[in-house]
Amino acid sequence: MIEVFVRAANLIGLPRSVGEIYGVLYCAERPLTFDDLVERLGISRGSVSQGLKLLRQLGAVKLHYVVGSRKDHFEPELSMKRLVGGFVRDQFSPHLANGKLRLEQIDAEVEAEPDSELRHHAAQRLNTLRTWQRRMDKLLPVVLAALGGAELFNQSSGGSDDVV
Amino acid sequence: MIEVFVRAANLIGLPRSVGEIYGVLYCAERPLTFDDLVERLGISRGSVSQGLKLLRQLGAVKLHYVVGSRKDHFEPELSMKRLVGGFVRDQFSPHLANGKLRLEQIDAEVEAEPDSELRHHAAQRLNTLRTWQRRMDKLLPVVLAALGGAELFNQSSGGSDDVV
DNA sequence: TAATTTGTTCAAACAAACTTGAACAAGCGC
DNA sequence: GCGCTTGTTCAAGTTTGTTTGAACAAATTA
Repeated sequence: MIEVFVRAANLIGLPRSVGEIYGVLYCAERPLTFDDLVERLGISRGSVSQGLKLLRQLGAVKLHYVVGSRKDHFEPELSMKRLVGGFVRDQFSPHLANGKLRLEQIDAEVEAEPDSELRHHAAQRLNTLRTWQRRMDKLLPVVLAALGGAELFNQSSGGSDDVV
Repeated sequence: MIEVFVRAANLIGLPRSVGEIYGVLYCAERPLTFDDLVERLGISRGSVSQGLKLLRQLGAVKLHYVVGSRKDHFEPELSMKRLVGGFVRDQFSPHLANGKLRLEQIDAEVEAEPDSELRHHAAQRLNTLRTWQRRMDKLLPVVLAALGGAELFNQSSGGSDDVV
């Protein structure tokens, strides 16, 4: 089962260990400690530490305080919207923003070019790229909305899920 | 400018050389030959061959026949819908399908388990995962549609684009 | 058919990314 | 303060994935 998450992690460019950690937490019946993870996965403390750090940044793993224990306990985020949202915010949007910036720089260079067949072509391609950008900008909110409470989107499931 | 494509390639898990090749073709004013690419990028014939192979599979690069030349000429696909569609078809959907299969296997194992607290928990998590799957299935067509002719989606652009 | 052009394949070299584990910090109880 | 527990950092080792280039196949020309 954990393999499912390892593959998913892979697909979105996250290391194997991160997928494993989330997978174990996802399957567990209760929040696990740092040492639980080291033991169950048989990987180093360093990997677990880095993996948890990343997963917390993404909002994919939450701290769960347990009275009478100094250890941190971790539990998985089960809301698809928050999972995807965190990923988009941290790993995706920055690239988009960066791209937008770069396109502006290129635009400046094209403007500085004297009128010519070449400049016309460059301007055209640049415009196409900007159209793509705009579409991405408009698409992201739609996707996030679709993954949200999702009652409108997903009317079928009558089964017993966790709260997603 | 090519860097924009290299980053984009990176983001979706494609090698640098693939981004470079598409980038050069995207910027060029006319279809380029195999040797043009080797020369302009300063990378090996092997890389260009493999990169073009992948890009053609994805439908991101098309062959353009030129009379009086034995060489293949390559031009970029400029339709965002076809680009994304090709990527989804070849690099994304297979993973989804694979995941669905794996979930069925896990379901069988859970069914074989005797009734218990543990089994109940497993069944619940499995259901959550299936809900996620269903949402992805429903989301993909929406995304592709949004990137299509896109006149409904993108009403603003009055500029002169390539045909996208 | 031999020589040339064009593009592909694949094992080895290389580079980038991940993992490890030992050294380190921070907090807690004595 | 001292020792113990818990978790982090980072340089070095390992693994994974990419690039190279020489050998190869296919098609074309002479």
